[in-house]
Amino acid sequence: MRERFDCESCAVRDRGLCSAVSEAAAVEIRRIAHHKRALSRQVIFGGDQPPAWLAIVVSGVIKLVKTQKDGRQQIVGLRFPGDLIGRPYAENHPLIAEATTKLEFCCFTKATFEELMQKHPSVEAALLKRTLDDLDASREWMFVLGRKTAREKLASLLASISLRFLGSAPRAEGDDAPLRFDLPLSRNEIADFLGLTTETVSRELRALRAMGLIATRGWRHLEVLKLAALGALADGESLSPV
Amino acid sequence: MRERFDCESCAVRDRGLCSAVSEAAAVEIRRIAHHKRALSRQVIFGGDQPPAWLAIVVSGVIKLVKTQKDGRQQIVGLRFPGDLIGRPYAENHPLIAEATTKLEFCCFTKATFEELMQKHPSVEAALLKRTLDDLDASREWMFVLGRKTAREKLASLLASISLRFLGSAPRAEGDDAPLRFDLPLSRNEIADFLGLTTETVSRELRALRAMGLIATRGWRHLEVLKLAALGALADGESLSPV
DNA sequence: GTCACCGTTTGACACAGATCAAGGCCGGCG
DNA sequence: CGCCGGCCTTGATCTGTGTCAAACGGTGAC
Repeated sequence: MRERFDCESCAVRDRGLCSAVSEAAAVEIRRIAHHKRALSRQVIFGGDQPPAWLAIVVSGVIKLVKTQKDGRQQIVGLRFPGDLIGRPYAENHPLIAEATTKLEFCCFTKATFEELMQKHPSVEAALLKRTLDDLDASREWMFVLGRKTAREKLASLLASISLRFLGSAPRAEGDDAPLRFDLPLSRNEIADFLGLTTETVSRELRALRAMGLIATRGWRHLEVLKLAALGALADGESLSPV
Repeated sequence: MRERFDCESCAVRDRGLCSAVSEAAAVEIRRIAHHKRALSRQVIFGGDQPPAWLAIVVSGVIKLVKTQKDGRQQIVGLRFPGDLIGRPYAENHPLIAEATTKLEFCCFTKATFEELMQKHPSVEAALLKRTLDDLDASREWMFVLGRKTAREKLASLLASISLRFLGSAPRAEGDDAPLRFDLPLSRNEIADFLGLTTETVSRELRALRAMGLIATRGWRHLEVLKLAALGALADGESLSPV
């Protein structure tokens, strides 16, 4: 019920691409889009075959994964509802996009989209701004991966996901209203995002629980009890203040 | 002598922004640009004051650094000649750009550049492509930081810098012509790029020397003896083949 | 409702890389 | 040309996180 599954929802959503472009362009995007569904773990864009299309997430979450021959993996980004996936202006690049939850999305061929960009400059401008934001986020994450401890990494991820859910939820009034949601990632995927192992993720999760910052119910359901403190921990401030 | 210090050189250089835009736009870029010089270690863009201008590197190298209050640092990118620095379409973001060598660059105000983009779509298109490439590079580096060992990290960096220098140098015929250049980074900066410490960088550098992949003369001069093998090591292939 | 599977948790141990501490070398300055 | 200072190298030790292994428990199938 949370979304009607048609591309209207792309246009309505705050962060949706359609909301940032001219009305004429938005109409055309809706016209060329195809609606699709996928299950968790389904690969949306494969590695080496050229992904000749782009898509906008309608509901669910996608992970962008880099893989090495020996099996090492690193998640380099998550795509939430409203986000664009796929790489305009380039043949394949070695990135796999895989659903981590049930997924709804609408897609269109790359060629169609590139034409669209030429016709409607607002689309290109919106894509540029969005790409610059992605780049900022990616650099932020380089700091996390290179310079933070396991505990700080986990706090960073949870805080970041919390903010994302806050943005699209009935706004809590204070800081302290516990925030509840389902993690879009398994322990193993969290580890692949943070450059850790499953075991370490599990241990640090326990530590955060012991500190009273979070609570868990089942495997995927999370309750963030002290978002501000979680953010402070993520930024390397060892929690001493009352 | 390698460059005449005026903005002609921006236009001539392969990777320069000017080479990717229309002639009319290139002329205008040259018109609005101011030439500047800076010494090594000089900060080009500060952290929190809004950097109201952009620049193109003419010669030298700039590091982009993220810093945390407690002093931890992470280099999130290097800018070589032809590259753009600064962040269009956003107020300040917490990134410091600092020269790591003697530097020549030409700069213009952000406002001027944004006007220019509106007048000349080819500029915006070029910037978009370049930003998408930056994003790819940044994600590549997330894998390096999250999933590679110290030795692989160092091999990745050296190989990557080597390729950059190869691109702008008289092309060597085979793979085996030793490639010589000055490292644009100190040991400490290399560590800040790779998420390591100075000591570890030093030790792994010694290991690569012992393996016969590189040689060093003085502190900054580097000789890459086996670029292919260095790349293989960076990709996690343990060197066994003859 | 019960069972079985697979993701998760927990524990014991190992190791890559950090930390602490000297000492050495390059490169710039007088 | 020789001295000085700061960057770099090397060594010894410590520790956070990975590795290996076993037990647990939620979830879905029957």
